[in-house]
Amino acid sequence: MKKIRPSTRDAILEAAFQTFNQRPGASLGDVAKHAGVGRATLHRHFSSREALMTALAKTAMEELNTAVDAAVVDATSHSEGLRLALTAIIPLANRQWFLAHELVDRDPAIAAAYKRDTEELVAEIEAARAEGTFADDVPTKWIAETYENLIYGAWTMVRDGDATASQAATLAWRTLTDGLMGDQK
Amino acid sequence: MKKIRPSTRDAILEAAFQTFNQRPGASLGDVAKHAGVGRATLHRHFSSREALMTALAKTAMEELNTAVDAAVVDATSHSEGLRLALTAIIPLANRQWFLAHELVDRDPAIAAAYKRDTEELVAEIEAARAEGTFADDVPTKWIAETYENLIYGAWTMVRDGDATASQAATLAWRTLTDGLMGDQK
DNA sequence: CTCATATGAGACATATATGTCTCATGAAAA
DNA sequence: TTTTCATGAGACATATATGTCTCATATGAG
Repeated sequence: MKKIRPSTRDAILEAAFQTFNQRPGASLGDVAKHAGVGRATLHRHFSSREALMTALAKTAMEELNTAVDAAVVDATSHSEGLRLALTAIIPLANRQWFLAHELVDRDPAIAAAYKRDTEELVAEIEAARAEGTFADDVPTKWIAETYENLIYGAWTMVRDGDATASQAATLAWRTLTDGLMGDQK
Repeated sequence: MKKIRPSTRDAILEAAFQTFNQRPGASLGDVAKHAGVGRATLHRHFSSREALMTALAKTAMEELNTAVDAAVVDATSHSEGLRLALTAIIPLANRQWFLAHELVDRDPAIAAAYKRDTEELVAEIEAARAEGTFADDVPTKWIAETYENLIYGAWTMVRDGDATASQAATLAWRTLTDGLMGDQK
């Protein structure tokens, strides 16, 4: 087995994440250029644009699950689990978000994995609700929606240099549970 | 002045909103088909894809400003103004969001108008903060980010039939101010 | 009715993206 | 050293999108 550049595939994936995040319609030539490889090499690793997209989705979800599992292992409650997961997800949000928009529908396997992840989030929210973390009259769907959107907002803050990942995570969790009201503390 | 179909332009714009929202990279042929017009007719109204995009951005911002102005006119405080504006924006969120992602940067006029709107939101938040609506230690940038992301979440709920626009607006405002915690009411 | 014009259909050239292929190169393995 | 193979460069054919153009049609204005 010979591999002059074992990282070629990873370099392409990394460049693809960055490129498609800025411009979802970017050409494979752009991706190859950003990766510092020839366009033909990209096709040697990913036979088609479709294949590259699928690999990106797979990679993003694996990274996400790994990070969340590692972060949640020490949680002492479902509520704390949600808080720790949120913190762990923020640095990966850029990788996760662009696939959620329209990439998921293509590959059935990806769609199934995504659905499974969403159901896990919903289950976790239900469990946290039982701990008193969320009001009874708020739909779980809304909590999940807010959870995900706050992550995106937190990642935006970090990306723009307006907060550290830790600060953004604290703000997001505080917003989710207590809101941002001032006087009626 | 003669106009057999005065609504042709509007039909194209409407179809473009829907089509590009589902698939930002959709072709002009797709847009024309959804609008029920010939591809040539689309070019008669919008000389290029760029021109169409600019028109979409202009239309979306005009609609937004009109709706917000109408909603806010009766507000008795800056805080209530933010709440009413949020409610008014939700039904238009689909028109507003896809342009914020990468459309704005192209046309300087659009970019300037968008920047002006953002600055208005920030100023409004600052004013509402003075009324005690937001805690002093929360960055205005985060409040603005959360405000916008909650609107998107609310619109998603409405789109998927999980809530009415009114219900979603109530949830969003409640989340922004009080959060979703259950026990510590 | 007659005329002007917005429209649909479609041909056309051009540009860009895609995927395949070949060939030379250079680095690692033998 | 020689051999092997991933790579970069680039040619190539194909597909799709874009923008322009022509022509026939139909509708509203006069």
